[in-house]
Amino acid sequence: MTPSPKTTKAVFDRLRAAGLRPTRQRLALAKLLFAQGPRHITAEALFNEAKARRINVSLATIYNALHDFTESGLLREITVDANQSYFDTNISAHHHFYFEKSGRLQDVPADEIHITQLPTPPKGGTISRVDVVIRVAD
Amino acid sequence: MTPSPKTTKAVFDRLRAAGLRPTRQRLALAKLLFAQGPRHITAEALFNEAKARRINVSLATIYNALHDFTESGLLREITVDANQSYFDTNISAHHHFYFEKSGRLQDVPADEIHITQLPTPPKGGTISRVDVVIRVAD
DNA sequence: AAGTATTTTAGAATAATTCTAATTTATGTT
DNA sequence: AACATAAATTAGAATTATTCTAAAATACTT
Ligand SMILES: [Mn+2]
Ligand SMILES: [Mn+2]
Ligand SMILES: [Zn+2]
Ligand SMILES: [Zn+2]
Repeated sequence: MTPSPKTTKAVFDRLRAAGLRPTRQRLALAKLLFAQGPRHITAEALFNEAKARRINVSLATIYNALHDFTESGLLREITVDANQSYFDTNISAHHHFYFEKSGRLQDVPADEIHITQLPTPPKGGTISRVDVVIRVAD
Repeated sequence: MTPSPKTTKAVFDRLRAAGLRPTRQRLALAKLLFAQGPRHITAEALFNEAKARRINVSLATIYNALHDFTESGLLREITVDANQSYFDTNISAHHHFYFEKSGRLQDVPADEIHITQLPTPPKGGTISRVDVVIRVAD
C-alpha cells in the first residue's frame, strides 16, 4: 500500500498548525506516532520502529521531536517508570492503567474515574494536571 | 543532644520487624529517614544528608538500603519525575501534590481526594495501587 | 538563487542507577 | 569468646537513558 496522501497532508498540516517546521524526519515520525490509534511509546521504541521502516533518523532527532511535539501540545509526557519516559499520542484528558510487569500503559477514559473531591493547591499554585495511575500487578 | 536511645531502639526494632539486619549504616539511614515527620527524598539527597552528618555510607549502600526498605514495606517509591526516584517515608494510603518547578512533593491525605468510580482492571490483573498526582505549576 | 534561521546529526558528555568482586560485619553455633 | 557462614558494604567500573556540542544539511523568506 502506497502512503496515503491524505495522511501525509493531515500530518503536515498538524505540524504547521503546531508551529513546527514539517521537516522530513518530523513528518515521518509524526506519521508513525499519529497514523494509528492512541499510543504510549518510549524514545527507544520509536527509534526502533523508525529503523524497522528504513526511516533514517538519528536518536537525537527522536528526542528532539518528542520534546518539540510535547512542548507544542501534540504529545503528552507520562512518568510512570523511573527508567524511561513514555509519550502519549492521546492528549485529551484521561488516565492510565500501568501494567507493572510488562511496562505497558492503557488508557482509562476520563469519565471512567470520578473524582468528586480534590484539595485546593497551596496559595500561589495552579493545578496544571491531575494524573491518576492505576498500577496493575499482572 | 546525645542520640535518643528510644529512637535508636525503635528504629532497630523496626528494621528487625521488617526482616532486615540492623546494620550500622541501615540504622543510621533509617534514623535520618524516620526520625522526623513524613519525607520525600531522593537517593542523592539522602547521601548528602548523611555526609553532612558525618555518616560514612557509600552511595551503593544508599541505593541498597532504599530498595531494601522499599521491598520490605518501610518505604514507598514514587515516580513523578523522569530524572530521579523519590522515596516516601509515609507508607499509608495517600496522594501527592507535585510542584513542578521545585520538584517538591507534598502529601495529600487519602480522605481529601474522593474517587467514587474506578474502572475494573482487565481480566487477570489486580490493582496494586492507585496513585493520584496533582501537578502544580508554581 | 541567496541568505538566514532552524533542524539534523554523530558522537561525546552527563547523570542516575546498577553491577562486580573483594572486604567487612552480623549473627548463630560451638 | 572464638568460629563459621551468610548477608551487607564498598569503591569503582559499567550501564542506560538522555542531553549536549558544534558542524552539516535543510526549510523558508526575500
Ligand atoms: Mn524530557
Ligand atoms: Mn529502583
Ligand atoms: Zn494515554
Ligand atoms: Zn507522600
